[in-house]
Amino acid sequence: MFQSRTHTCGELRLENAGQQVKIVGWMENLREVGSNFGFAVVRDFYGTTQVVVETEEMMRAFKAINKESTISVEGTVRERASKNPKLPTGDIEVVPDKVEVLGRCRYNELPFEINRSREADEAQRLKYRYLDLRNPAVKKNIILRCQVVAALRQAMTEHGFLEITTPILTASSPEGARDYLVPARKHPGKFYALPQAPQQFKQLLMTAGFDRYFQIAPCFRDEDARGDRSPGEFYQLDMEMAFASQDDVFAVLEDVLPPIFAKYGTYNVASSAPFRRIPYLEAMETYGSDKPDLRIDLKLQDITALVQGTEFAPFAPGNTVKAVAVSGCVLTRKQIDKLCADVEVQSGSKPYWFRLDENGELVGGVSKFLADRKESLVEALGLQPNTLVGVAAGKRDAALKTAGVMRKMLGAAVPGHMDRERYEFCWIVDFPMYEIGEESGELEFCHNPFSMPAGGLETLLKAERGEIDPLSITADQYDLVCNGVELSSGAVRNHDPEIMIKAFEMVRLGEEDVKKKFPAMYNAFCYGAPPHAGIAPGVDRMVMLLSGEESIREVIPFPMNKNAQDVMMDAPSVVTQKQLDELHIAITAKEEE
RNA sequence: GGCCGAGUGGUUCAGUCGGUUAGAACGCCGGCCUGUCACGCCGGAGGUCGAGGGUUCAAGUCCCUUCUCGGUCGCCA
Repeated sequence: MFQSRTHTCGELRLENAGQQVKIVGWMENLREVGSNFGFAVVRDFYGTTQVVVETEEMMRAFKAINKESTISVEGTVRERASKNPKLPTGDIEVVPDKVEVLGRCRYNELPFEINRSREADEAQRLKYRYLDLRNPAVKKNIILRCQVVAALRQAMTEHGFLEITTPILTASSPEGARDYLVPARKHPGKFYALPQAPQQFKQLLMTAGFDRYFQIAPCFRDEDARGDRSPGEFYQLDMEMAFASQDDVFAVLEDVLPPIFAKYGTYNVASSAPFRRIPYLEAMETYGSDKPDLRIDLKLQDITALVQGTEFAPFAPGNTVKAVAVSGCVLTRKQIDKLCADVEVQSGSKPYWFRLDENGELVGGVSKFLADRKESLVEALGLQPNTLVGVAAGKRDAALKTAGVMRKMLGAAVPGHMDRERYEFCWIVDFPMYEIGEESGELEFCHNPFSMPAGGLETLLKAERGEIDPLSITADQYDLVCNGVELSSGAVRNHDPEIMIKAFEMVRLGEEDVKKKFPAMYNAFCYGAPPHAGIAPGVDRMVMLLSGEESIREVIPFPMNKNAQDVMMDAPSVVTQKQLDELHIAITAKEEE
C-alpha cells in the first residue's frame, strides 16, 4: 500500500538537513557525473528535488528506471556541497536509502522532451497532452487560469452576484452561430442543442427576480477556429444585472477586472476606471477597427479630398482614402514592402505608402502621384521629415479595415509608438442597430436583436414615420476591448415586448416571428420584466492576455486542434449502429474509413 | 470553402543549380568520468525524405494530384 510523502519536491530547505524524508514524483533526469556517482532529479507539481546517488547499488537502481516513471525516494536531507541558487531547493539534496518505482514509464523514448515540449509539433503535444502538461512552463498557464477564475468568482460574489448554472442541453436557437445538436432518444427526429451562450436563461433569471447573476459559463459554437478562438467550446464570465443601465455594468467590470489584470498579468499595469468610451463610428474612423489597441499612439486621417484629381486609380472619386502617419520611421524599403504584404494578407486589400524623407522630400511608393499637392498633405497630416505615411484606398469599409491593420502593424514595427507593457481597456459603444444586408440588400439586425434601441420605442416610431434614417439608430450595446482584443460583447436588453415587436417589424418580421424564435423569453417578458443589462467577457481570451500567449490553446487544459478534433481522445468518432438506431439517426453519406 | 506556409531518424531543423554513402543538435544505447544542475568526453544504433503519379541518365530538390498540420480570410451577434 502506498505510504504518503513527508514533503513535496518544492519544499525542502537547509533547515530540513538531517531529517528523514520521503518524496515522490516523476524521475526527470539522471546525471551520471562519475562512476557510481551522480544526481537524479525528482519532479512533482510543486518543484524539483535533487537526489544524490553515491553507491553502486543506488546507481544500479536508478539506471534501471526509465525517465518519467513515478518513484518514491526515502532518505536523509543533506546540505549540498555545491549549491544551486537558481532552485528553491538548491541548497539541499536527499541521500536515498530506498527507491521504489510507483508507476513505470514503459518507453525510454518519449514523443518529445518534457522540458522542451513547447517546441514540439503541436499535433504531438495535443495527442500527448498529459505529457505536455508535465512541463512546468506549460502547466503554469493552466494554474494561472485557475487563479484568474477563482479571483473572478470571488470578485463577482463580493459584488453581490450569485453564480447560477444553466442547462447544457437546451433548445436550438435560430440566431448567431451554428449549433451543436444532440439527438433526443425519446423524441425521434428532434434535437437538443448545446448553448451558444446562456443568453436567454440569464434574461429569464432576471425576469424571475434574481437581481445579479453570473456564471463561468461553457459556450458551444460550431464555427471555425482562429489563433484566439478555440473551435467548439469556450468559457465566458457571463453576467447580468436587473434594474441596471449601461453605466451599472461598466462600473462592475471597471471594478472587477483591473485589479485581477494588474495582479496576474504579465505587465502589472491596467487602465483604471473609468475606461475610455469610444462610439463605434468614431472607432472605425479613427482606428479603422472596432477593437483598437490603444497602446499605439497612431490615428487615421481622412485624405480623400486631398488626393482628388490624381492619376492614381485607387484614389478615384467614390473611394475613401485614409492615411496613417508614422514619425521617426526607421524602416528600410524591404521592411516596408514586407509589412505591406502582411497588411494585404490580413486585410484583403493592398495598402500604399509614401514617405517624407530626412530632407523633407516626398519619396517612395505612391509619392509621384502626390508631388503636386505636397504642401497641403504636409500641412493636413502635420508631417515632419522622416515620416512614413501608410495609405489605404477603396470602398469605405475596406479602406478603413486596411488602414486599421496598417495602424496596428506600423505601431508595433516602428519604435516609439507603442507602450507595450500595460493593459489598455476601452468600451466601444453606440453600435448601429441595423445595417443593409449584403445579400438581401434590405434592412437587417446588425448584431443581436435583444439589444435595446437607444431611445426605445420613440426612436423606432420616428424611423417608422420616416423622420429618421433607420441606419442611424444605435443600440445600447457595447464591447469591452483590451490591447486590440475583443474581450466581450454586452448590451442593455430589450425587455419590453412592444419594443421588441417594433424592432422586429423594422426588418419585416413581426410578433409571430418573435414568439416563434424566442418563445420563452417573449412569454416571460409579457409577465413583467425588469430593465436589465449584462455582458460576458471571454475567460480564455482574458487568460491569454494575462499570460501573454499568442495561441489560445496554451491556456486551455485539453484543447482541440484547428479542425475541432480532440486527437488525444479521438473525438469526434464513429459510434455503433445500435447507438444510431436508438437515436433514430441514419448516416446518409460517410467518408471511407 | 479561398489564399499562404510547413511536412526529412524519437524530437527540432539544415540540405546550394537536380548529381557520390541524406547531415547537425537534442533524445536513445554502450563506454569513461566523484559535485553535476541544459553536466562533460568518446563511440554506436536509428531515415519508405507525408502519400501517389510524372519529367529526367539521375528527384528530398522540378511538375501534377492528394493527405495532414499551422496561419489567415470567409464565418463567429
